Amino acid sequence: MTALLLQTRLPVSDYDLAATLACGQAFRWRATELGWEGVIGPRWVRLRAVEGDILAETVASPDDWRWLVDYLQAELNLASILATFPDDEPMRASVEACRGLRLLRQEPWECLASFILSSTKQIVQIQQIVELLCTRFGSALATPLGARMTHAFPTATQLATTTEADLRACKMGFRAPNLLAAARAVDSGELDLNMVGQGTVEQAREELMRLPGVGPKIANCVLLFAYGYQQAFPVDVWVMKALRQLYFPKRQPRPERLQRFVDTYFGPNAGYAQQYLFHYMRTRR
DNA sequence: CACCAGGGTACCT
DNA sequence: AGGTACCATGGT
Repeated sequence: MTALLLQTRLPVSDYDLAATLACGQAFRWRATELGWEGVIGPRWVRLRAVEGDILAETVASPDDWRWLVDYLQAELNLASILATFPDDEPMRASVEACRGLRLLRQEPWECLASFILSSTKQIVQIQQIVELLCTRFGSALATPLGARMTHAFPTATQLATTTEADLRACKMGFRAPNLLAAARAVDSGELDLNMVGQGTVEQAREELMRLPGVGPKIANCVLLFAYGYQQAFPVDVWVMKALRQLYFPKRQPRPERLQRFVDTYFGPNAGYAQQYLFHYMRTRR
């Protein structure tokens, strides 16, 4: 299905699209000759940097671009966030290596489902699994000719009516029953994702962790990337490596000691600092 | 080809 | 409480 393209230009400062879209917080962005192509909610989107601003193309429908500004966090004052990071050598190196990296504000269901699929998977593989899931179960989108991303992320309701075997066919292995359980919980109303963002970060985390296959790490990713709880600090293998190597090179602190450290040391935007450490560790050398 | 990947859980001392 | 095997798949 082809459609007319609509353009807008978002004024931004200090925004690195590549770092932001490919740093492992979202999984549906691909670099093409014409820019970064992806899907936000029910819309196909293409983005590219033009004179420091962001030029966005989508198919005609909205005359309001609020959904895009929110997703990209285009109006966020990044410098005021970075100013709250601890003034130490690892964070200085991370900020230097991650110029213009932003945290996105993603749709909760897509974020939750994607990170349920992420456990012990490389980012490239997560992208492949998510794309299989979208083409098989997501609704077809209005797209320009030659688009790579042609389907929306499947809704919880769409996935709730699949089977574990259907999902395993998308190469997600042992994660299939966990995704199915999450889809059913959201579809049935047993888990209300709109309510999760209302309470404290602890309440929200507890609610998400009631799902099978959702532990502290995945819950924190959703809290940070979808709900914007800046205190949420996901610790994966890379961040663990960063913490041990850069902050505790001598001895190995116990998990509880480490948890207390990340919850106090990195300040009010600890989650943001975490993403900078993550990207720094993954891109150096 | 081993080794590892944006983990979580059940089961064992 | 703290270790450990296992889960499925494929990139490096």
